[in-house]
Amino acid sequence: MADINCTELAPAAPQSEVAAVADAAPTPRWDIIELLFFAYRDFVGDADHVLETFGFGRAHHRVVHFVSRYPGLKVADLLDVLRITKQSLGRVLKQLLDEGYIVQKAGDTDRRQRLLFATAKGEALVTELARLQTGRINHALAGLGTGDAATVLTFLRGMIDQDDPDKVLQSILAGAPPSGGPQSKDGR
Amino acid sequence: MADINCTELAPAAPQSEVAAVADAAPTPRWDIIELLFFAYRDFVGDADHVLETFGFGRAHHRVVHFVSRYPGLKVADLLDVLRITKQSLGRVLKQLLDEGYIVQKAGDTDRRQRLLFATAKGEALVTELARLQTGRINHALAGLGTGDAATVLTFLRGMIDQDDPDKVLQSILAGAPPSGGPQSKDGR
DNA sequence: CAATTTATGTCAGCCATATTGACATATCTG
DNA sequence: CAGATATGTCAATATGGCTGACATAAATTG
Repeated sequence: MADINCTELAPAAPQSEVAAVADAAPTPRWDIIELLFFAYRDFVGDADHVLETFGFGRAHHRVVHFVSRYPGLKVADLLDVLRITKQSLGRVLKQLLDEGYIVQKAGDTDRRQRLLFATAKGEALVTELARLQTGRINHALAGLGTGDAATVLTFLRGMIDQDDPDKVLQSILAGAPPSGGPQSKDGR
Repeated sequence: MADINCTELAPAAPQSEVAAVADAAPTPRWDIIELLFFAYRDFVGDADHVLETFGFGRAHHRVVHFVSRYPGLKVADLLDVLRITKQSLGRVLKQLLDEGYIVQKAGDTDRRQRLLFATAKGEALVTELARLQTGRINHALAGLGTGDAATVLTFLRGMIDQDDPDKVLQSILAGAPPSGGPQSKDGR
Protein backbone atom coordinates (compact mmCIF):
# COMPACT_ATOMS: atom_id res chain seq x y z
CA MET A 1 0.00 0.00 0.00
CA ALA A 2 1.07 3.54 -0.42
CA ASP A 3 3.81 4.64 1.86
CA ILE A 4 1.76 5.95 4.71
CA ASN A 5 4.71 7.52 6.43
CA CYS A 6 5.55 9.69 3.51
CA THR A 7 4.98 13.32 4.35
CA GLU A 8 7.07 14.37 1.41
CA LEU A 9 5.70 14.97 -2.02
CA ALA A 10 6.37 12.15 -4.36
CA PRO A 11 4.08 11.25 -7.18
CA ALA A 12 3.86 7.57 -6.48
CA ALA A 13 2.24 5.64 -9.25
CA PRO A 14 -1.22 5.08 -7.77
CA GLN A 15 -1.92 2.09 -9.88
CA SER A 16 -0.56 -0.53 -7.46
CA GLU A 17 -2.78 -3.42 -8.40
CA VAL A 18 -5.69 -1.48 -9.69
CA ALA A 19 -3.65 -0.85 -12.79
CA ALA A 20 -4.29 -4.34 -13.99
CA VAL A 21 -7.29 -2.76 -15.61
CA ALA A 22 -9.48 -4.33 -18.19
CA ASP A 23 -8.28 -3.71 -21.68
CA ALA A 24 -4.68 -2.67 -21.53
CA ALA A 25 -5.28 1.00 -20.91
CA PRO A 26 -2.39 3.07 -22.20
CA THR A 27 -0.11 4.60 -19.59
CA PRO A 28 -1.79 7.76 -18.39
CA ARG A 29 -0.06 10.91 -19.54
CA TRP A 30 0.09 12.31 -16.03
CA ASP A 31 2.73 14.76 -17.15
CA ILE A 32 0.63 16.44 -19.80
CA ILE A 33 -2.57 16.18 -17.78
CA GLU A 34 -1.00 18.09 -14.92
CA LEU A 35 1.03 20.50 -16.99
CA LEU A 36 -2.12 21.46 -18.84
CA PHE A 37 -3.82 22.18 -15.55
CA PHE A 38 -1.04 24.45 -14.32
CA ALA A 39 -0.40 26.04 -17.69
CA TYR A 40 -4.03 26.95 -18.19
CA ARG A 41 -4.35 28.16 -14.62
CA ASP A 42 -1.48 30.60 -15.05
CA PHE A 43 -2.51 31.49 -18.59
CA VAL A 44 -5.98 32.67 -17.60
CA GLY A 45 -4.55 34.09 -14.40
CA ASP A 46 -2.86 36.81 -16.41
CA ALA A 47 -6.18 38.05 -17.70
CA ASP A 48 -8.04 37.50 -14.47
CA HIS A 49 -5.85 39.94 -12.65
CA VAL A 50 -6.53 42.74 -15.11
CA LEU A 51 -10.21 41.95 -15.43
CA GLU A 52 -10.61 42.34 -11.71
CA THR A 53 -9.72 46.00 -11.97
CA PHE A 54 -12.54 46.41 -14.49
CA GLY A 55 -15.05 44.58 -12.35
CA PHE A 56 -15.19 41.90 -14.99
CA GLY A 57 -14.69 38.16 -14.88
CA ARG A 58 -13.57 35.48 -17.27
CA ALA A 59 -16.98 35.38 -18.83
CA HIS A 60 -16.67 38.98 -19.94
CA HIS A 61 -13.27 38.30 -21.40
CA ARG A 62 -14.46 35.39 -23.46
CA VAL A 63 -17.36 37.38 -24.87
CA VAL A 64 -15.50 40.54 -25.75
CA HIS A 65 -12.58 38.52 -27.08
CA PHE A 66 -14.58 36.56 -29.60
CA VAL A 67 -16.67 39.55 -30.59
CA SER A 68 -13.53 41.54 -31.18
CA ARG A 69 -11.87 38.80 -33.13
CA TYR A 70 -14.89 37.91 -35.23
CA PRO A 71 -16.71 41.17 -35.87
CA GLY A 72 -20.35 40.74 -36.71
CA LEU A 73 -20.70 37.60 -34.67
CA LYS A 74 -24.34 36.84 -33.97
CA VAL A 75 -25.61 36.07 -30.51
CA ALA A 76 -26.36 32.53 -31.60
CA ASP A 77 -22.78 32.09 -32.82
CA LEU A 78 -21.48 33.26 -29.52
CA LEU A 79 -23.66 30.76 -27.71
CA ASP A 80 -22.19 27.99 -29.85
CA VAL A 81 -18.64 29.07 -29.18
CA LEU A 82 -18.96 29.55 -25.47
CA ARG A 83 -21.36 26.67 -24.95
CA ILE A 84 -23.47 28.49 -22.43
CA THR A 85 -27.14 29.38 -22.39
CA LYS A 86 -28.48 32.67 -23.65
CA GLN A 87 -29.50 33.55 -20.12
CA SER A 88 -25.93 33.23 -18.93
CA LEU A 89 -24.64 35.11 -21.93
CA GLY A 90 -27.33 37.74 -21.55
CA ARG A 91 -26.13 38.88 -18.17
CA VAL A 92 -22.56 39.32 -19.25
CA LEU A 93 -23.37 40.73 -22.66
CA LYS A 94 -25.71 43.32 -21.19
CA GLN A 95 -22.94 44.61 -18.96
CA LEU A 96 -20.52 44.86 -21.87
CA LEU A 97 -23.13 46.70 -23.94
CA ASP A 98 -24.08 49.05 -21.12
CA GLU A 99 -20.48 49.91 -20.41
CA GLY A 100 -19.66 50.48 -24.05
CA TYR A 101 -17.31 47.62 -24.82
CA ILE A 102 -19.60 46.15 -27.44
CA VAL A 103 -22.28 47.48 -29.77
CA GLN A 104 -25.09 45.73 -31.56
CA LYS A 105 -26.31 46.22 -35.09
CA ALA A 106 -29.31 44.61 -36.73
CA GLY A 107 -28.46 42.21 -39.54
CA ASP A 108 -28.90 43.45 -43.08
CA THR A 109 -30.69 40.48 -44.53
CA ASP A 110 -32.28 39.36 -41.30
CA ARG A 111 -33.11 42.22 -39.03
CA ARG A 112 -33.84 39.94 -36.08
CA GLN A 113 -30.17 39.23 -35.78
CA ARG A 114 -28.04 41.33 -33.50
CA LEU A 115 -24.59 41.44 -34.95
CA LEU A 116 -22.00 42.20 -32.33
CA PHE A 117 -18.99 44.48 -32.68
CA ALA A 118 -16.37 45.56 -30.23
CA THR A 119 -15.96 49.29 -29.72
CA ALA A 120 -12.55 50.91 -29.50
CA LYS A 121 -12.87 50.49 -25.75
CA GLY A 122 -13.58 46.81 -26.23
CA GLU A 123 -10.72 46.40 -28.67
CA ALA A 124 -8.37 48.06 -26.26
CA LEU A 125 -9.32 45.65 -23.49
CA VAL A 126 -8.97 42.62 -25.73
CA THR A 127 -5.64 43.85 -27.01
CA GLU A 128 -4.29 44.44 -23.55
CA LEU A 129 -5.32 41.01 -22.34
CA ALA A 130 -3.93 39.37 -25.47
CA ARG A 131 -0.69 41.26 -24.94
CA LEU A 132 -0.28 39.70 -21.52
CA GLN A 133 -1.11 36.24 -22.69
CA THR A 134 1.07 36.58 -25.76
CA GLY A 135 3.95 37.51 -23.51
CA ARG A 136 3.55 34.25 -21.67
CA ILE A 137 3.18 32.28 -24.89
CA ASN A 138 6.24 33.86 -26.47
CA HIS A 139 8.20 33.13 -23.34
CA ALA A 140 7.21 29.50 -23.60
CA LEU A 141 7.99 29.38 -27.31
CA ALA A 142 11.35 31.02 -26.76
CA GLY A 143 12.59 27.81 -25.22
CA LEU A 144 11.89 25.94 -28.43
CA GLY A 145 13.39 25.58 -31.85
CA THR A 146 12.16 27.48 -34.87
CA GLY A 147 9.83 24.88 -36.26
CA ASP A 148 8.49 23.90 -32.89
CA ALA A 149 5.71 26.46 -32.73
CA ALA A 150 4.05 24.53 -35.53
CA THR A 151 4.31 21.39 -33.42
CA VAL A 152 2.53 23.10 -30.57
CA LEU A 153 -0.22 24.30 -32.91
CA THR A 154 -0.67 20.82 -34.29
CA PHE A 155 -0.85 19.37 -30.82
CA LEU A 156 -3.44 21.87 -29.67
CA ARG A 157 -5.56 21.33 -32.76
CA GLY A 158 -5.37 17.62 -32.14
CA MET A 159 -6.72 18.14 -28.63
CA ILE A 160 -9.92 19.69 -29.99
CA ASP A 161 -13.02 17.78 -30.99
CA GLN A 162 -12.98 17.86 -34.75
CA ASP A 163 -16.65 17.18 -35.21
CA ASP A 164 -17.73 20.39 -33.59
CA PRO A 165 -20.42 22.18 -35.59
CA ASP A 166 -19.31 25.57 -34.32
CA LYS A 167 -18.57 28.03 -37.12
CA VAL A 168 -15.91 29.98 -35.28
CA LEU A 169 -14.04 26.87 -34.26
CA GLN A 170 -14.17 25.50 -37.80
CA SER A 171 -12.76 28.75 -39.04
CA ILE A 172 -9.91 28.47 -36.56
CA LEU A 173 -9.18 24.85 -37.33
CA ALA A 174 -9.20 25.61 -41.01
CA GLY A 175 -5.95 27.35 -40.34
CA ALA A 176 -6.13 30.32 -42.65
CA PRO A 177 -9.07 32.49 -41.66
CA PRO A 178 -11.46 32.54 -44.62
CA SER A 179 -11.93 36.23 -44.82
CA GLY A 180 -13.73 36.22 -48.17
CA GLY A 181 -16.35 33.91 -46.84
CA PRO A 182 -16.52 30.30 -47.85
CA GLN A 183 -18.69 29.94 -44.78
CA SER A 184 -22.37 29.69 -45.40
CA LYS A 185 -24.01 32.98 -44.79
CA ASP A 186 -26.35 31.68 -42.17
CA GLY A 187 -24.87 29.12 -39.92
CA ARG A 188 -27.04 26.28 -38.89
CA MET B 1 -14.65 51.26 -37.61
CA ALA B 2 -14.90 47.59 -38.18
CA ASP B 3 -16.62 46.51 -41.33
CA ILE B 4 -20.18 46.81 -40.19
CA ASN B 5 -21.61 44.99 -43.16
CA CYS B 6 -19.69 41.83 -42.52
CA THR B 7 -22.03 39.02 -41.63
CA GLU B 8 -19.43 36.42 -42.44
CA LEU B 9 -17.06 34.93 -39.98
CA ALA B 10 -13.64 36.23 -40.62
CA PRO B 11 -11.13 36.92 -37.93
CA ALA B 12 -10.30 40.42 -38.98
CA ALA B 13 -7.24 41.70 -37.26
CA PRO B 14 -8.76 44.13 -34.79
CA GLN B 15 -5.65 46.23 -34.58
CA SER B 16 -6.60 48.59 -37.41
CA GLU B 17 -5.40 51.80 -35.80
CA VAL B 18 -5.60 50.69 -32.23
CA ALA B 19 -2.58 48.56 -32.96
CA ALA B 20 -0.39 51.57 -32.80
CA VAL B 21 -0.17 50.78 -29.12
CA ALA B 22 2.42 52.04 -26.75
CA ASP B 23 5.63 50.10 -26.91
CA ALA B 24 5.63 48.00 -30.03
CA ALA B 25 3.61 45.15 -28.60
CA PRO B 26 4.45 41.86 -30.26
CA THR B 27 1.84 40.47 -32.59
CA PRO B 28 -0.73 38.73 -30.45
CA ARG B 29 -0.66 34.96 -30.73
CA TRP B 30 -4.38 34.77 -31.46
CA ASP B 31 -3.91 31.27 -32.77
CA ILE B 32 -2.50 29.82 -29.58
CA ILE B 33 -4.73 31.92 -27.35
CA GLU B 34 -7.83 30.54 -29.02
CA LEU B 35 -6.57 27.01 -29.50
CA LEU B 36 -5.77 26.85 -25.81
CA PHE B 37 -9.31 27.90 -25.01
CA PHE B 38 -10.88 25.23 -27.19
CA ALA B 39 -8.34 22.55 -26.30
CA TYR B 40 -8.81 23.03 -22.59
CA ARG B 41 -12.58 23.20 -22.96
CA ASP B 42 -12.70 19.84 -24.70
CA PHE B 43 -10.00 18.39 -22.46
CA VAL B 44 -11.90 19.01 -19.25
CA GLY B 45 -15.13 18.22 -21.04
CA ASP B 46 -14.11 14.57 -21.16
CA ALA B 47 -13.96 14.41 -17.40
CA ASP B 48 -16.97 16.62 -16.82
CA HIS B 49 -19.23 14.22 -18.59
CA VAL B 50 -18.22 11.29 -16.40
CA LEU B 51 -18.20 13.33 -13.21
CA GLU B 52 -21.79 14.31 -13.83
CA THR B 53 -22.86 10.69 -13.42
CA PHE B 54 -21.18 10.67 -10.03
CA GLY B 55 -22.81 13.88 -8.93
CA PHE B 56 -19.39 15.46 -8.86
CA GLY B 57 -17.93 18.54 -10.49
CA ARG B 58 -14.54 19.68 -11.63
CA ALA B 59 -13.61 20.64 -8.12
CA HIS B 60 -13.98 17.05 -6.97
CA HIS B 61 -11.85 15.84 -9.84
CA ARG B 62 -9.03 18.21 -9.04
CA VAL B 63 -9.00 17.20 -5.41
CA VAL B 64 -9.14 13.45 -5.86
CA HIS B 65 -6.68 13.65 -8.73
CA PHE B 66 -3.94 15.36 -6.79
CA VAL B 67 -4.57 13.30 -3.68
CA SER B 68 -4.32 10.16 -5.73
CA ARG B 69 -1.20 11.29 -7.51
CA TYR B 70 0.56 12.60 -4.43
CA PRO B 71 -0.45 10.30 -1.60
CA GLY B 72 -0.10 11.83 1.81
CA LEU B 73 -0.79 15.32 0.56
CA LYS B 74 -1.69 17.66 3.40
CA VAL B 75 -4.72 19.89 3.30
CA ALA B 76 -2.45 22.92 3.19
CA ASP B 77 -0.61 21.49 0.17
CA LEU B 78 -3.86 20.98 -1.62
CA LEU B 79 -4.85 24.56 -0.96
CA ASP B 80 -1.58 25.71 -2.52
CA VAL B 81 -2.06 23.58 -5.60
CA LEU B 82 -5.66 24.43 -6.24
CA ARG B 83 -5.37 28.03 -5.12
CA ILE B 84 -8.70 28.06 -3.42
CA THR B 85 -9.66 28.78 0.17
CA LYS B 86 -10.01 26.08 2.74
CA GLN B 87 -13.70 26.83 2.94
CA SER B 88 -14.13 26.02 -0.72
CA LEU B 89 -11.95 22.96 -0.41
CA GLY B 90 -13.73 21.87 2.75
CA ARG B 91 -17.06 21.40 1.10
CA VAL B 92 -15.72 19.31 -1.74
CA LEU B 93 -13.29 17.37 0.41
CA LYS B 94 -16.01 16.50 2.90
CA GLN B 95 -18.11 14.97 0.14
CA LEU B 96 -15.19 12.91 -1.12
CA LEU B 97 -14.45 11.72 2.41
CA ASP B 98 -18.08 10.93 3.16
CA GLU B 99 -18.48 8.97 -0.04
CA GLY B 100 -15.27 7.02 0.47
CA TYR B 101 -13.09 8.35 -2.32
CA ILE B 102 -10.50 9.73 0.06
CA VAL B 103 -9.36 8.92 3.59
CA GLN B 104 -7.50 11.01 6.11
CA LYS B 105 -4.71 9.97 8.40
CA ALA B 106 -3.09 12.05 11.10
CA GLY B 107 0.54 12.90 10.44
CA ASP B 108 3.11 10.86 12.32
CA THR B 109 5.33 13.68 13.42
CA ASP B 110 2.61 16.32 13.53
CA ARG B 111 -0.73 14.91 14.48
CA ARG B 112 -2.54 18.11 13.56
CA GLN B 113 -1.93 17.35 9.94
CA ARG B 114 -4.49 15.39 7.99
CA LEU B 115 -2.67 13.48 5.33
CA LEU B 116 -4.92 12.59 2.45
CA PHE B 117 -5.00 9.32 0.55
CA ALA B 118 -7.23 8.09 -2.22
CA THR B 119 -9.08 4.85 -1.59
CA ALA B 120 -9.38 2.15 -4.22
CA LYS B 121 -12.65 3.79 -5.16
CA GLY B 122 -10.89 7.11 -5.52
CA GLU B 123 -8.05 5.60 -7.52
CA ALA B 124 -10.52 3.97 -9.84
CA LEU B 125 -12.22 7.28 -10.53
CA VAL B 126 -8.95 9.08 -11.13
CA THR B 127 -7.73 6.30 -13.39
CA GLU B 128 -10.88 6.32 -15.44
CA LEU B 129 -10.78 10.08 -15.91
CA ALA B 130 -7.09 9.98 -16.75
CA ARG B 131 -7.79 7.24 -19.25
CA LEU B 132 -10.21 9.47 -21.11
CA GLN B 133 -7.91 12.44 -21.08
CA THR B 134 -4.92 10.34 -22.06
CA GLY B 135 -6.86 9.09 -25.04
CA ARG B 136 -7.33 12.64 -26.21
CA ILE B 137 -3.69 13.50 -25.54
CA ASN B 138 -2.39 10.46 -27.37
CA HIS B 139 -4.63 11.27 -30.28
CA ALA B 140 -3.14 14.74 -30.41
CA LEU B 141 0.40 13.40 -30.07
CA ALA B 142 -0.22 10.82 -32.78
CA GLY B 143 -0.15 13.57 -35.35
CA LEU B 144 3.38 14.52 -34.34
CA GLY B 145 6.86 13.20 -34.84
CA THR B 146 8.66 11.10 -32.28
CA GLY B 147 10.57 13.84 -30.53
CA ASP B 148 7.68 16.25 -30.60
CA ALA B 149 6.11 15.15 -27.35
CA ALA B 150 9.13 16.63 -25.62
CA THR B 151 8.50 19.90 -27.42
CA VAL B 152 4.96 19.99 -26.12
CA LEU B 153 6.18 19.30 -22.59
CA THR B 154 8.73 22.07 -22.84
CA PHE B 155 6.12 24.47 -24.14
CA LEU B 156 3.68 23.66 -21.36
CA ARG B 157 6.36 24.03 -18.70
CA GLY B 158 7.28 27.36 -20.19
CA MET B 159 3.69 28.50 -19.83
CA ILE B 160 3.81 28.00 -16.07
CA ASP B 161 4.97 30.58 -13.56
CA GLN B 162 8.36 29.34 -12.47
CA ASP B 163 8.45 31.25 -9.23
CA ASP B 164 5.53 29.40 -7.75
CA PRO B 165 6.20 28.29 -4.19
CA ASP B 166 3.90 25.33 -4.53
CA LYS B 167 5.57 22.05 -3.59
CA VAL B 168 3.58 19.85 -5.92
CA LEU B 169 4.21 22.10 -8.87
CA GLN B 170 7.91 22.26 -8.12
CA SER B 171 7.98 18.51 -8.01
CA ILE B 172 6.34 18.37 -11.41
CA LEU B 173 8.58 20.98 -12.96
CA ALA B 174 11.62 19.23 -11.57
CA GLY B 175 10.85 16.56 -14.08
CA ALA B 176 11.87 13.48 -12.16
CA PRO B 177 9.69 13.12 -9.10
CA PRO B 178 11.78 12.72 -5.94
CA SER B 179 11.60 10.00 -3.34
CA GLY B 180 10.73 6.49 -4.31
CA GLY B 181 12.69 6.95 -7.47
CA PRO B 182 11.60 7.70 -10.98
CA GLN B 183 8.02 6.80 -11.64
CA SER B 184 9.13 4.80 -14.60
CA LYS B 185 10.20 2.18 -12.09
CA ASP B 186 7.58 -0.31 -13.04
CA GLY B 187 5.92 1.45 -15.83
CA ARG B 188 2.27 0.79 -15.40
C1' DC C 1 -52.99 37.48 -44.78
C1' DA C 2 -52.57 34.20 -40.88
C1' DA C 3 -49.90 30.90 -38.63
C1' DT C 4 -45.63 29.34 -37.40
C1' DT C 5 -40.89 29.41 -36.70
C1' DT C 6 -36.74 31.79 -35.58
C1' DA C 7 -33.57 35.13 -33.09
C1' DT C 8 -33.32 37.45 -29.34
C1' DG C 9 -34.36 39.34 -24.71
C1' DT C 10 -35.82 38.86 -20.04
C1' DC C 11 -37.83 37.39 -15.50
C1' DA C 12 -37.54 34.24 -11.62
C1' DG C 13 -35.27 30.94 -9.29
C1' DC C 14 -31.80 27.12 -8.46
C1' DC C 15 -27.08 25.16 -8.10
C1' DA C 16 -22.00 24.81 -7.90
C1' DT C 17 -18.10 26.95 -6.67
C1' DA C 18 -15.66 30.52 -5.39
C1' DT C 19 -14.95 34.45 -1.82
C1' DT C 20 -14.16 36.80 3.21
C1' DG C 21 -14.43 37.05 8.14
C1' DA C 22 -14.88 34.97 12.42
C1' DC C 23 -14.31 31.50 15.50
C1' DA C 24 -13.32 26.56 17.52
C1' DT C 25 -10.21 22.73 18.40
C1' DA C 26 -6.29 20.14 18.64
C1' DT C 27 -1.56 20.12 18.65
C1' DC C 28 3.12 21.66 18.26
C1' DT C 29 6.81 24.88 19.83
C1' DG C 30 9.26 27.91 22.75
C1' DC D 1 1.82 28.01 30.08
C1' DA D 2 1.57 31.07 25.91
C1' DG D 3 1.48 31.42 21.36
C1' DA D 4 1.60 29.74 16.70
C1' DT D 5 -0.03 26.38 13.47
C1' DA D 6 -3.18 22.98 10.92
C1' DT D 7 -7.49 22.12 10.34
C1' DG D 8 -12.59 22.47 10.55
C1' DT D 9 -16.77 25.06 10.40
C1' DC D 10 -20.47 28.74 10.44
C1' DA D 11 -22.54 32.63 8.06
C1' DA D 12 -22.93 35.61 4.40
C1' DT D 13 -21.95 36.93 -0.36
C1' DA D 14 -20.62 36.89 -5.46
C1' DT D 15 -20.05 34.84 -9.95
C1' DG D 16 -21.43 32.26 -13.50
C1' DG D 17 -23.44 28.39 -14.85
C1' DC D 18 -28.42 26.16 -15.31
C1' DT D 19 -33.84 25.45 -16.38
C1' DG D 20 -38.44 27.01 -17.43
C1' DA D 21 -41.48 30.32 -18.92
C1' DC D 22 -42.75 34.01 -21.49
C1' DA D 23 -42.41 38.35 -24.73
C1' DT D 24 -41.26 40.61 -29.01
C1' DA D 25 -40.00 41.26 -33.56
C1' DA D 26 -39.17 39.58 -37.87
C1' DA D 27 -38.79 35.98 -41.22
C1' DT D 28 -41.01 32.05 -43.42
C1' DT D 29 -44.59 29.30 -44.90
C1' DG D 30 -49.25 27.76 -46.09
